[in-house]
Amino acid sequence: MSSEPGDRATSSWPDLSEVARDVLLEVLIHGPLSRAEIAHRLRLSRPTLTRVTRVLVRGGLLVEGAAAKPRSSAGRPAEMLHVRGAAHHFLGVKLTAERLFATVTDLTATPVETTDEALRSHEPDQVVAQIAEVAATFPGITGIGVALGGIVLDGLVARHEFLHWTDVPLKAAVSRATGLPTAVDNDVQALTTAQHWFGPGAGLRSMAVITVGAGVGTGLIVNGALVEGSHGLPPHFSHTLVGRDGPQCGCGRRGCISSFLMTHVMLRRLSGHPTYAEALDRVRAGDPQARQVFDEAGYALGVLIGTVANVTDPQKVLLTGDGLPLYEIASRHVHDGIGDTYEDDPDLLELDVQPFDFSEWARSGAVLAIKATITGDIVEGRTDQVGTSRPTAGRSAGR
Amino acid sequence: MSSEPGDRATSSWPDLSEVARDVLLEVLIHGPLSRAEIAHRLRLSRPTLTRVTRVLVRGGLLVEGAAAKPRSSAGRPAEMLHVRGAAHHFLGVKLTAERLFATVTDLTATPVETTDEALRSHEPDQVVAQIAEVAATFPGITGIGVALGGIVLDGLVARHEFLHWTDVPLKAAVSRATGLPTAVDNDVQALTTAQHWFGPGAGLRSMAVITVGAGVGTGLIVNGALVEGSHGLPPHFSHTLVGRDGPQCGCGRRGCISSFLMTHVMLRRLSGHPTYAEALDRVRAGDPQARQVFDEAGYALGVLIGTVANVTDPQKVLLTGDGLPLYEIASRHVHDGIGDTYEDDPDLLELDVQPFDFSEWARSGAVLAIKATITGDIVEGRTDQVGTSRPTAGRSAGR
DNA sequence: CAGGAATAATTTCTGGACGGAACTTAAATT
DNA sequence: AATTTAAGTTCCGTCCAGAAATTATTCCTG
Repeated sequence: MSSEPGDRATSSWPDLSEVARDVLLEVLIHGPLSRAEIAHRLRLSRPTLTRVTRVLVRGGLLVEGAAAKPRSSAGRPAEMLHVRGAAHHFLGVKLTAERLFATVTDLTATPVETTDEALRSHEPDQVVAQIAEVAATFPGITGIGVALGGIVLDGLVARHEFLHWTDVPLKAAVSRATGLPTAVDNDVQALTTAQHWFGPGAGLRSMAVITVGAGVGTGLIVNGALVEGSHGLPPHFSHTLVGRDGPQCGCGRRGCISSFLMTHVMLRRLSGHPTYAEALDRVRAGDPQARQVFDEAGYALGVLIGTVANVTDPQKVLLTGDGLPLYEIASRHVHDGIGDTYEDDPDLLELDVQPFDFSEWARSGAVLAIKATITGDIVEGRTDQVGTSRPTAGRSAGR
Repeated sequence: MSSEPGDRATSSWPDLSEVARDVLLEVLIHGPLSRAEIAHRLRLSRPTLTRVTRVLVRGGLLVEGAAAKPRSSAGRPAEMLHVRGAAHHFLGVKLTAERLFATVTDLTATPVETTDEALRSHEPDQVVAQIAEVAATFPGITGIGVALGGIVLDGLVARHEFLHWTDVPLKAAVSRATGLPTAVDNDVQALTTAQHWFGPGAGLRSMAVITVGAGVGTGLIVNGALVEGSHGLPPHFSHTLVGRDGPQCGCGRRGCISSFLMTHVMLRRLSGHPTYAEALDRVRAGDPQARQVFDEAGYALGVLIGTVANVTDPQKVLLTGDGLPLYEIASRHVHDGIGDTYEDDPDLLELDVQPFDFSEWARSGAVLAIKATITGDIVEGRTDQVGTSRPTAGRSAGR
């Protein structure tokens, strides 16, 4: 009885009750918690908590560990419950037009291994086969999550510009090819989910995530859940006008946010053909031309942040992405842009700038798999029961 | 047993279980339904349905009635359950700077009586007293809802520009003065809720409501719930730029959406000092100056619609308000604005133009009271359990 | 027109999950 | 040793799902 066979990672996810999933999620997101605290947060009775945590501890998903801080008072100290990350591992995949990035994380979304390789083909079947090959090199995986820059609705890639895909049922295909539960979503949506579950936005009721990279992306959390377009379209603000004359944009107008912020437009405005890193160096060296391009981009970013904050009044705006050096270089202009756009007390706007590594994208893919596994969305390709769609009870809609 | 004393309206709301509230809500929003259909939609067992509907029918909230369409097939016909609107009545109040509008509705939000009177004072205590006086003329009311154009957070009016209020605990005050459960919210938020519960957006998972009046307002429904700012700020898009040179706006810039759309700015641009109705007549008579002002306003409205749709990709955009003649007169320009702004397939955008009467505002106040009563938010001034704030399970988070 | 067939609704039973109360055990501080 | 706080346990009542039988009401068919 005391020597259980569950010490090593099992690759099959246990059958958890609704409550058990809630408890696991709570510990996953809000860090080590005592049973009493979980019971209080989830409004569960002590007997239920005891019963549920017993299942989770026996199943190896939770372990008792030391408290971070000894909770100053007298009395018996609480037994803090931690998620045993090693219990399960997930594969996250990020697809770009040229490469396939893969990251294996444990259950706590902590990266364990990262690789990347050239994409051999853009053909959906070939890409699926390549994902399956990568997955085969990581035995013992519990689930797969794929993040890509396209329009995704229920695992169907409705449109992907760079891969030239239309209506590719990627989720079903990857799941079939690997035999593993699979989740697929837009990369910015995945990143937003990752920040909301495991990042500095953990557990917030509302948040906006803005990524700056080759382009800009926006993700929104409202009422504790990701905003998913009814047609799979993620939120896009990128052609909102900045209010200053600016470069020509792909949408046909001048002065869109994205025209100021897209890397290739910024670089095109500089003499020579500098790389992004070279352009940054020029700014640091005091080149006035580069300075102006980056200042304007910073201002446009500020306008974007202010606009997003006007729309959802989030608890926090999270700024991240591999274009973050822009913020470091032009933060004054970013804040000018926010000041000219955000219509309320600037003290209400909490801007959180979060360092970013490109491997975050693949990690976000893994988070998709973790989320789908814990919430049980992943069991099969079922999408039938999506819309009961009664209005819920506003701010008290918790459960 | 068969002659029950509950035939006349009782003013006290019965103590309903969670499930009973869900069932009532379902019938309220999706119209007459059979028990089997409710059970299917709410994923309840037949025994539970029988038990719950018995309570609701005995309590007078539901009645059995005829089906709208006989559901062609063979077999015993379903007993359609209707909400017995007459069971309860609610008072909705809309406050403007000068007047107090009041509408009494039944439980189905159908207006029963409407009055309005001048506001005697702007002093919070005086306004509360006046509301209480109005309420006293409608005995047998179950709850009160107040809608006003200010920033409202949990019944506290944080800011109201026209009444010059700051941090007025209106909900508690009205509740104390009348002895009745009270709900208070921003007027546009209230209107959005009303359209989502009883209007053409009934039960949608996502929707945007745009009101055109003296100004413009926006309300959003995402994941089946109203988007409420974390600091009580409703969504505002009104100073987004239209991309054409335009009139000076109060925010200091030119060409904001609101500068094109605010009635007083539109009228200021016309020679003489026409009223809104006169200006409309001029447009209809072919006056080119008036024509241009309205065309530009229409275009700005289109930009607003497109921008909102870009942000949340809603199932439906609902356009309403007492400035709706603008749409009738300049609909081509509205659609031009949408076309220039909305970035996706225009077929995805369902625009629903809904006629509007000023009494809608007060009716929306009544809907606030209905909503709060049914969801149980109204019992006392409790606001403690607002934020359990775990991330919920995305699109499957229903229940 | 009588007798299926079909569909709706109720009832009864069983079993599981949960909450609340009250008690016990455990582990720390004072 | 007393106090304090955390956690487990037991008992009981409630709510609900699922299964199966029953009753109710219609249409259809011969």
